[in-house]
Formats: sequence, structure tokens, C-alpha cells
Amino acid sequence: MTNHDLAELIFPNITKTIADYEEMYPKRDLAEGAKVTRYAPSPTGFMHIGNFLSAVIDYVLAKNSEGVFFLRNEDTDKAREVENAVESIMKILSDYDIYPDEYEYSNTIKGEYGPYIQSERKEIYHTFIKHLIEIGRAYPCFCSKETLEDIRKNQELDKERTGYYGDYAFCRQLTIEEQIQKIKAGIPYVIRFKSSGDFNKKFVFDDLVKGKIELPENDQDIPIMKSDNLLPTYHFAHLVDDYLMRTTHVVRGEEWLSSVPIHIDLFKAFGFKPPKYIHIPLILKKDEETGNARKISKRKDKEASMKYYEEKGYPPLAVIEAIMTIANSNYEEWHQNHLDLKFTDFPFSPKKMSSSGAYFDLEKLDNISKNYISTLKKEEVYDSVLSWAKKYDPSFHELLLKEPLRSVYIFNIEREQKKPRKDFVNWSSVKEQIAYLYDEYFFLDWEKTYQELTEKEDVQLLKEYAKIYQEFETEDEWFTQIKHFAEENNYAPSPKMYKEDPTLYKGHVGMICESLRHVVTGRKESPNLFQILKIIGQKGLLQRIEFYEKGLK
RNA sequence: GGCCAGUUGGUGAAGUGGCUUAACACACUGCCCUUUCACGGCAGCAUUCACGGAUUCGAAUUCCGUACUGGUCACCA
Repeated sequence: MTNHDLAELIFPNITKTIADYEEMYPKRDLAEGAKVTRYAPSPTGFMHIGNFLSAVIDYVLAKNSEGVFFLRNEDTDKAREVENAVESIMKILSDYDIYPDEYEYSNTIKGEYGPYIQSERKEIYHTFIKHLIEIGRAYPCFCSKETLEDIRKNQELDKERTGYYGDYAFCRQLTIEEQIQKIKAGIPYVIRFKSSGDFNKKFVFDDLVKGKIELPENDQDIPIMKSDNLLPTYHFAHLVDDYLMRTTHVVRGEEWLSSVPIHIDLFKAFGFKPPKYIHIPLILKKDEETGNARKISKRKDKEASMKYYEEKGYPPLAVIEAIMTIANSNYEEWHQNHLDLKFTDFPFSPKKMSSSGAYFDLEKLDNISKNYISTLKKEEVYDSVLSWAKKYDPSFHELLLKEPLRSVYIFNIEREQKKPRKDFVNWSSVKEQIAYLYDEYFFLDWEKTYQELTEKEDVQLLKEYAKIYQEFETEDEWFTQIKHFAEENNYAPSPKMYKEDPTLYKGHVGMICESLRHVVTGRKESPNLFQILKIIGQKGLLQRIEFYEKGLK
């Protein structure tokens, strides 16, 4: 009995060889230096911001070098899979202007290196495993979950390293006859990789972010094929897929760093050259309870999901800017100097990436987003708010549709100037910012409208002003009039005059403006009053003053 | 516990032996501008790079040790 017999017993239907596949998936015909990257999520229907970061880096790396970026569906864990996961991933990516060159879902396939769905690559994996068995580098393991658990407990008790290695690798010592006999007896088994390393020996690994790291050699006989569905584990799929798909750069989270020895051992067993690795830092968050940094969590942190940014209505480019700043902190500066270029043109450098965990700072994102929105044209703002509201605020959407001109006008207040206002952080905050201009919201609820204000305004004075209010062409004219009005009512026409001798006046013109603003907008701050008054007109002004007065009692 | 990594201000960080009296951005504070808020302008905000020791004429930057933090140790990726 030989390894060959064992291999034939386990994989009787596998007739292709590794060489066959190498021929089917030849070296990619790309220019020198072109990078082949991939985004390889498991289809759980949830995109974590850390995964998104790696996808963005993958994409930039590929586009930057005229390489290829492909999407691979890692669906070997059938228990966690959700429907249409790939479509939804493609959708999210496209929201951010990221388009994989190669991908596959339902009946659509693009690219020559597929299938891009792991569960459809079973035969390929089996071919590689069969080879490993034939050369004596893989074996069936019949240990039950309970046995494995026992081994671990004993190791912990003896203060030994945990795992399936050395003398603990019981099934490694089985003879081929025993193995064949057990298989024939129908005992379930996994296939394990026969490791070749010595844990006490180190090798140097060059990570593109972290630089040279000394790691122990791999002596763990890890499972490479699962017993129930005969699909490979991550480690083995990574080897086969990234080899055959000719991936040059693997971008993944730092949590993978500790499995690098396994991957290197695996590549060595086949005599393949491993890809370059870019282990990106984890995205962290300060834990409220402990005050320590911790990995941003899917369960606890809403901002861990890319869905959050869509719901809040952050413009995709603002999110990209924030993400790119984590990738390379000089991104913002570069972007400022190259406003005409896209993020894919950014010369991302793994070396410059911080090697410690990064915080995704929501405050910073707000700032980036505010700045970005302030540069948009009024129509762009209108369109964006409209499409956001369509999904997340139907009544607001209706209103915007009903009054497009008025809305666009409102969005344009203090926009077309050198330094535009920065009132809008994201689309979901727009309504609150401008609600006072819509009667539908303003007259809804007195308490709510004036909740910010505590001081009582001089209604009589405002009524007097409303009487003489007229719509002027220019702001200067308008302001001259209100100055006169101030003087007539014993208010100083400028704050300076008032400051010189406050006893001479009841106040100054600025105070009248402030009162006006409070009553008209219900807020302590608002854009230019002149323009607001223009929008609501004298009638609107009177209505608002009366509304305010009524609610005072 | 083993292995690996990280530790620069309120925050994110630049920085790889002298050009650093530590860049930039966010936040914060003050002043100025202004009809208000915002925007903008100016100024302030780490005598110091977790701690201890070593190498060196010279260290945030190299080495050793300590502490703390994180990751990992699944038939999950």
C-alpha cells in the first residue's frame, strides 16, 4: 500500500493534475510591475469597514499599476452564508466607484481565472490535495471533536502550546493500511497538512507594511479539507486560489499575520512562490467601559458596517477620503494638491501605512464631509439629498419633489462664494438644517421649533420691523434700511457705537438681527438673514412673528 | 500561558541617528473680522516621543530589559 493508493481511495474521480490547471490559468499577460489584487469576503451580507479598507487598498494598488482587481466569493462556510451576498457587495463597492475587473454571481461571470466562487472550485482543491497526499504531505485525520478537545485541555494543563503538532498529531503516525482501513470503515475524517517546520526555528518574513518580522516555522498540521462538505479551509483555499488566479499582492487584516507561517509552509510544499503580503492594521475603537482600544465590532459599533454611512448619507467620496487617510496619512494633502485626480491615482505606499491599529474618527469624517459638500454645486446637493430622502425620509422626499426650485435656491444660500458655508455634514442632517424654511415643518410644533431658545424676544419691535420690511435687490440696501430702523427705535446702528457708550441705547442693530433670526428660524445660528427673509417674504415674516407670539403664553 | 506586533499632544498622526526649539489635520481655547452663527485670519495648545538601562560627540529614531495595549492559538474567514 502506498500514498498513491490512499490518494486514489479518497479522490477516485480526480484525473486532472496541477499542471493541467497551470495550463488553464497561465501567468497573466500584464505589464511589468502590474499588481493583481483581490477582495475575498465571505458572503455574510455585512461589509465591515476593515474589509472595505482592504478592498479600497486592493483597488488602488491594481488601478495604480494597470493591474487587475478581482472579487472572489469565499463561501466555504455554508453555515454563515446569506443570499445574494455578492450582488450586495458589488452594489456597495459601486457606490464608492469601485468596480472589480473579474467577478462572478448567479449566472454572470467575468474574467478568465474563474470560477470565482470557492464552492464551485471543489475539483481544483481536490486535485491539489490529492497531489499532497501522493507526495506524503497530507493525511486523513480521524480525531473526533472530543479527542481534539481533550488534547487541548491536556496541553493547557501541562502548559504546553496548544494545537495539532508533533507527538500530539496522532493520526500522522497511522500507517497507510490503518488509514485506508478506517476510511473504508466509514469513519469521518478531515485532511490535514503535514507540516515541515520546527517551532523553535525562526524565519524572516517580509511584510510590506510591517517590514521584516521573525516568525517561528510552522509545525501545526492544520486541516485543509473539512469533513462534512469536503471544501477547503481558508488557508488551503488561499494557497490554491491565489496561486492559480495569479494574485501578486494579498491585502488582509493584521489578524492574519500569525497564520503566515502556515501559508509559507503550504506554498513551500508545492514549490510555489508566495504572493507579497500587505497586512493592514486593524480598525480600532475606544471601548466605553474599559477605555482601551479594541477591534471595532460588528455587534457593538454601528459605524463598523458600511451600511451606517449610507444611512447617514455621507457622500461616498468623503468616506473614501477618510479611509484613504487611514491608509496613508498624507492622502488629504495629496488630494488638496491634485484636485483633478481620483483616489485611484494616489500613489499608495504600504510602507507608509501606520503599523499600529488605526481609529476611524467619526468627527474627522464629519469635517471631511462638510468640506466636501461645501464644494458641490446646488443641483448636486439637491440630487443627492433627493436620492437619499427617497430611501430614508419619504415625506421629505415628497416635499423636495414638490418644490424643486425653492429647494435648490435654499441649498444655494452662501454656496456660490469663495468660501462656502459648511452647514451640511451629511444628507440625513440636511432637513434639520433647513426645516425652518418650509412652512410644513416650521408651523408644526411651537415647542419643537423654538426648542433652542430661552430668552423672550421683543415681539412689538419685530412687528414694527415687519411692517416696513421690503425686498431689496442687494444686501447693502437691506442692511441700510434695518440700520435706520434701529436708530429710530433707539438702537445703535453699529455695535461699535453701542460699545462706546451702552447707556445711550437700548441695544444695537446686531441685537435686532439676532431677535429676527431667532423668531424667523427658531435657531441661534443660520445662514444669511437677508436671503432667508427674501425666501419667506413679508408675509412669511409676519406669520412667523405671530406664531411665535401665540406660543409665548 | 506560547508566539507576534504596537506604544509620539485631547484625537488621528508625520518622523527610520544631527536640517525637530517634533510637520500636518481634527478638536479645544483666546483675539480679530462680522448684523448673528458659520466661514476666514492670527495666536495658544508635547521643553518632549510608555518606563529603565546601554551604544554614540549626538537617539523619538539603534540595542537590551520592564510595563501596558492589541492580535492569534477552530473542520470561521
